Parts: sequence; C-alpha cells; structure tokens
Amino acid sequence: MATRTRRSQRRTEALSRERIVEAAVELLDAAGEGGLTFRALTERLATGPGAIYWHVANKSELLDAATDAVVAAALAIEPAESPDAPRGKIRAVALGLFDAIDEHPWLATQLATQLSRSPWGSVTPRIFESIGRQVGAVGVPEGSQFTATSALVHYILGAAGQNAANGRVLGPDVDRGDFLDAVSKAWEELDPDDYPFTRSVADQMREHDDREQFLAGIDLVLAGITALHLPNGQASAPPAT
Amino acid sequence: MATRTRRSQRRTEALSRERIVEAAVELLDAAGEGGLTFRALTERLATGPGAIYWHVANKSELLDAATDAVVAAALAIEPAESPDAPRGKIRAVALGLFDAIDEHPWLATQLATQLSRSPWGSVTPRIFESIGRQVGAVGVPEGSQFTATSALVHYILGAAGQNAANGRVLGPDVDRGDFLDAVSKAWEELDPDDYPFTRSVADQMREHDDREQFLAGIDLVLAGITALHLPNGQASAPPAT
DNA sequence: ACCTGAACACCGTTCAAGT
DNA sequence: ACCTGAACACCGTTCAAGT
Repeated sequence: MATRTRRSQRRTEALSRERIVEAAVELLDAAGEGGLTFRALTERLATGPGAIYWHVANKSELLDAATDAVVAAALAIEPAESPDAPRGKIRAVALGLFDAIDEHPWLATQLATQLSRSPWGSVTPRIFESIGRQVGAVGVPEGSQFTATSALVHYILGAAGQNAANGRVLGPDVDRGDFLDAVSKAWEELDPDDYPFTRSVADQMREHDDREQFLAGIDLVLAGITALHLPNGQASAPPAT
Repeated sequence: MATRTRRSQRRTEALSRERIVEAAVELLDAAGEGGLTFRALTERLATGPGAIYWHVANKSELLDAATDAVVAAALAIEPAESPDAPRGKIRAVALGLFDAIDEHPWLATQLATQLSRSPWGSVTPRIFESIGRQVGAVGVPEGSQFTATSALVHYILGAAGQNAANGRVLGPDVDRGDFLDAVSKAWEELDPDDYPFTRSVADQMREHDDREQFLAGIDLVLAGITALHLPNGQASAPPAT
C-alpha cells in the first residue's frame, strides 16, 4: 500500500494557538530542542510559516508557551486526598515536576533559561505558589517563608534538571543499569590524587535511584527548614517510604 | 582618525585550541549564547571556519570547552587561609560558582544542558569533588555522602542558575532596585484567589539580596544534613555574617 | 481575519585546494 | 600539519498576495 506518513491531509480544524503549542510539545518530546523547527511545524500542521506567525510572535514565545503548558499540566495533578499534610504535599508537587521533566527532558534547559530570563513570567509564580503555600502550612514564620520557599524551588529545579536526560542520554534503548555502570566506572578511573572523593562514592552512584535520591534531597531541605526556621525543632522526620 | 575596530590585524600567534576557547568565552560574555557564532569567531581570530574546525570538532564541543574553562577557573580560587573549617569551605566553593555564573550568565543554561547530557564529563566531577570532600570533613558518614553532596550540588546549580541573568535581564543599564520593584509589583497584581502566597511575599522579594539569599539556602541544606545525617545533632548554626 | 509560499539573511559544517 | 574560503543545506522570519 505504501501509505507514507500521511501527506498533506487537509487540515480539518482551523489553526489555533493551542493547536500550535500542542504540536510544538509533540515535536520537542519526539526529537528534543533541535526537533522544534518552523519547517517541521508547518509540515505537521499542514500550513506555511506565515500562518504560524499569525498566532505566535516568534520561536521564543512558542517555547515559553510550550513550557508553560507542560508545567501547568504537571502542577494541576493534585494528589486527590491530601496524603499527610504539608510536607507530603511538598513532596507531591516536587515529584510532579520531577516526573514532568523526566517525560519532557527539554523542560530542564527551557525552565532554566526561562526562569533566568523573566522571573515574572507565568511559570515561576506557578511553581512558587504551589510550594510556598505548603511552606506556610508547615509553620514557617512569615519572615522566613520567602527564603525557605526559594531554597526548595531552587533545589527542585537543580535536581530535576540534572536528572532530566540521564536515562535518555543515548536514547531509550540504553539500559539504565548499563548507563550507571558506565558512569560509575568512569568515576573509578579518575585520578586518585585529584578526585579521591568522587572515586570513593562511585559505587553509591551506581546503586542510587533517581527518584529516591531526589526525595531524600527534599527531605534534607525540609529538615533544614525545620531546624533553622521553626521556633522549636519540632518533629520533622520524614515518613518511611 | 576613524580607527574602526582593528581590522584584519594579522594574527601574530598561531591559532590554538586555547586561543579559540578564550575567544569563545569573550564572545559569550559580550553577547550571550547568541553571540557565539563561527562567523564572529573567525572575524575575531582573523581566520576562516576551516581553521577553527581543525582544532575543535564542532560548536557543541566548543561550548563544553568554554564551560569547563570557566568552571575550572572558578573552582581554582582557593579561599587562601581556610576560613572556618568544612562548612566555611563549602560556602566558599558555592559562592565561587555563584559569582562565576553571575559574571558569565550563559553558564547557567550551559551547565544545565551539559550536566544532563554527560554527567561523566569533566565539569560534574570537578564540582562534585570540591563539595564532596568538605561533606566528608563535616563528619557525614560514608553511606550518606553521595546523597548529601548531591543535594548541595543540585541546590547550588538550581539557585545560581536562576539568579544568573536576574540583573542582566535588560542589559546592565537597568537598575537592580527598579528591576526588583517591577517584579514585586507584578507579583502584587496577581490574582488573589490563585496566588495568595506569592502576593504575600512580594515585599520580601523586593528587599532580598541575591547572595545573602543564596547563602541562606546553603545553610538550610547544611542544617538539614546535620539534622539527618550526623549521629547527634551537633552544632550547625551558621556563623554570623 | 486568517492563511499561502516565495524570498532573505544568517547559521553550522564541509572540503578541495593551498602552504 | 595547519590554514583558506567558497559552497551547501538548513534555519527563523518577513511580506506581498490571496481568500
């Protein structure tokens, strides 16, 4: 039959900003940052570049819109029944972002650039708000809430960003175990004089689990907030996982 | 005199990988990510593209080399006389990276992409090692060192990344006070139903100092490490600044 | 109001040719 | 071994023209 990838299938719905953003996300997911081009976009949407530019100012705005859409979706996933009060909710929000970056690796870089470019954009307040509310609920006094929330958000973005493409480095065909093994081995072969520490934790790196590790970090920051910002060092031990 | 920017001043030293990387860093500093093109590079170095490709495989490798050079320089700045044992050294290393990103805003994005692309590259071990050694010195037991160090590194990269271009958003002519004012005002105008928390900390955001805030976060993570990973919750209060 | 598609300026990269 | 510079394929963006 030789049915090539459906060609010039006449567009049935009119073009719209949402449809364009949706297609952009699909392209980014499929081929990463480099996969989003106006050429690819016009083909997928069966139009010309002019049509897209009528709905969107430029590529940068399109990238921002795609980021915003994915983050909004990730934060919209409520844990339904609140699991165990504020600390649990903070973990849930953090994991939501972690998983979103895991599913959309391009998010990591995009988040970093966008956050540093315009902290008043819609993404920062969104994340900030979700975390901040729970920080207040934990009992952190008003004067420390900005500091505590910032620390959490920074940790989340830093950690999620790094973990992002870890598994995807060489495509989905690479086994996670093989990958960690390779990194671990590379670390073990570093110069003993220059890298004693990194060598010594090479095996811990081999055995670690990204999500577990990520959550452990969240608990670390939460413990710090408890120790430094709660009047009395009240119960802060994380629940057994 | 009309001495335009020195033209075709015949190259005196031979081209070298270091010279190319140096020029790349200059271009990145001057005009950001978009400022580094092979065209600009050939003009600055008074050569053709072929000459550059003889020393460097491609643009990606050049970007990696530039990142590595700047990070190495930042980590090489030793605090001379160790200020106050491990915790102080961790703060010093963190501030070194913070300042490097502040001076070279393009580092933030570059670091994020590079770390997620190849954690075995030279940059990760370098940072990891500097922090990790001190984590060991603080007294964290071996089994927890990987987790503790990861948390610190993630926080540092996340925070430094976000703070990166904050001041530079609209070039160096924008007053920092005006900038924070604008962001703060934008936050105050957010929807009261959707963003109660962000609105409530708008004034804290206006008055915060990037470096102070960054260090407060480091202390938060350190306090968490002390609380969670040191056998007894031994003295962890940060020194008065 | 919304879309078409040719055209423009610019980019990373290659390669036959020089020294 | 190291460098030159024309050429190629591709990209974001514009715009006169259509409906």
